[in-house]
Amino acid sequence: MTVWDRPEPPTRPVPLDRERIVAAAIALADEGGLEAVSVRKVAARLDAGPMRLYGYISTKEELFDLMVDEVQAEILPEEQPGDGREALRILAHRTRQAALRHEWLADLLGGRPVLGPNGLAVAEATLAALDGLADIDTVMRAVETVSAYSTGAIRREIANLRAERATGLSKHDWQRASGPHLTRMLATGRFPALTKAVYDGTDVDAETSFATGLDWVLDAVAAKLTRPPT
Amino acid sequence: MTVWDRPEPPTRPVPLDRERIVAAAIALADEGGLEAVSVRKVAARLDAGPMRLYGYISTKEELFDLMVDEVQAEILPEEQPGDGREALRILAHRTRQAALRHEWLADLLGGRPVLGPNGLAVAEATLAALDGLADIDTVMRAVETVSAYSTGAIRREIANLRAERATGLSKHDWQRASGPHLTRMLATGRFPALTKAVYDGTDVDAETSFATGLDWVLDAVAAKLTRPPT
DNA sequence: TCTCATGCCGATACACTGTATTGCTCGTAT
DNA sequence: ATACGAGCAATACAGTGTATCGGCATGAGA
Repeated sequence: MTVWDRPEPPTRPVPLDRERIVAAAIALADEGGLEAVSVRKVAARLDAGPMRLYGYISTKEELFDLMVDEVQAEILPEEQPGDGREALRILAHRTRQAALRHEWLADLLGGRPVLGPNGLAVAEATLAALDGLADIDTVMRAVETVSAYSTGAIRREIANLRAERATGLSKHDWQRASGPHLTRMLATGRFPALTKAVYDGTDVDAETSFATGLDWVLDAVAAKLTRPPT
Repeated sequence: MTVWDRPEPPTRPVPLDRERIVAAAIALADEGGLEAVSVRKVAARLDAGPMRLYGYISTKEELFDLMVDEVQAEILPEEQPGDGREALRILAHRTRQAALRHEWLADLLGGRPVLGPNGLAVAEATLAALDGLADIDTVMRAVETVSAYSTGAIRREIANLRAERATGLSKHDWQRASGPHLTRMLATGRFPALTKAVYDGTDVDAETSFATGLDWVLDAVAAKLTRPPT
């Protein structure tokens, strides 16, 4: 029995851990959106059987949780500026940028409570930014408000972006010219304010829209915070 | 060939229209969440074959769009108050209430651009509320900001509500007592601000949380609007 | 009134999903 | 050397969205 007769030993299963699994899932989602993430495809990308993943997660939703938490790590800035308001601003913008890199994040944002280490770290950073500027309850309300705005604004931006991509037109062109449904509805005269907005409104790019709204919210928050210190 | 021998004529297919389909889908979603809505189940509830629905919609996503638009009808108030700010407040609160009646709405809110008649009507109402109080662009930014906040806040509220329901505990009790993961994380000392928030923060009910954040945002918006009229 | 055409409906089919179960195989400990 | 135990692959199942197709019932035209 020479070596040549004997078959190679069966390849040991490639080692796995959550990090690798999550990385594969994120890669799939980045390429084809959340719906491209299936247990089978993730496993295949790791040369593993589908059921193997269930040793590391117990449900697909948990995989999504891990993906979100992983991306939260991209949000944390290296160092926090002393100014609380600026810190919040940066965190919001970094969240938006993360969502632009990983559009599927928009589908998950705000969908489930964050409990992963990076999610908690982000929460900590936001709270810490405002810590001491007011009593705890006010600070919490402020943080909730700002992050609610961010979530909503990011979701809408990504939604519009997808719609534009699907039609191949910018929202601007589409609304005005070849969006047959919308033009028809507007032509009914039942939506005068909306019509004015569509035709007379100058369209600003998504980033400045996000930024100005955010600044307004931050203004409001700042106004409420400057009252009673801790 | 007596009557008794002859079978009854085949029952004519029950008449269908989008309204009925959407109603059935909403009923299913109200009972079992969005994931309980499947083409087969909707069809079954209407005594129709699954494929029949594809005469009225061409994809399941479109069904979701129709569902969202249907619920938007619940949002429109009977009459708008003259005060623009109050109008926005009411619209936001009504959106929240709709989401509490139809929790699945939280999953869809902000996920796709609204183009249905009711969605457009809501957009019209929000824009109209602020019409004339500032130049169009400022008004648009204001509307976007407020609705971004609403979307985000509603999403988070529903997410928390589900989490509480899943554990059978209130968020408060859970965080403090038996949320083993969170308590462990907080005990590491890596999240001081978060710890303080969890333990020293008084928990307010979701409605007031939503309301105060909304009022802040409205304050901010009002401040920006009072500048230059149309 | 008979015939033909047409549009719509149901059945079937396909590829794919998340996950429960089962039995085997291999490394480790006795 | 043997027993054990963990973890993996294979199989299986119930369900999903949707394309395709064959037939039937209904309407129009003669």
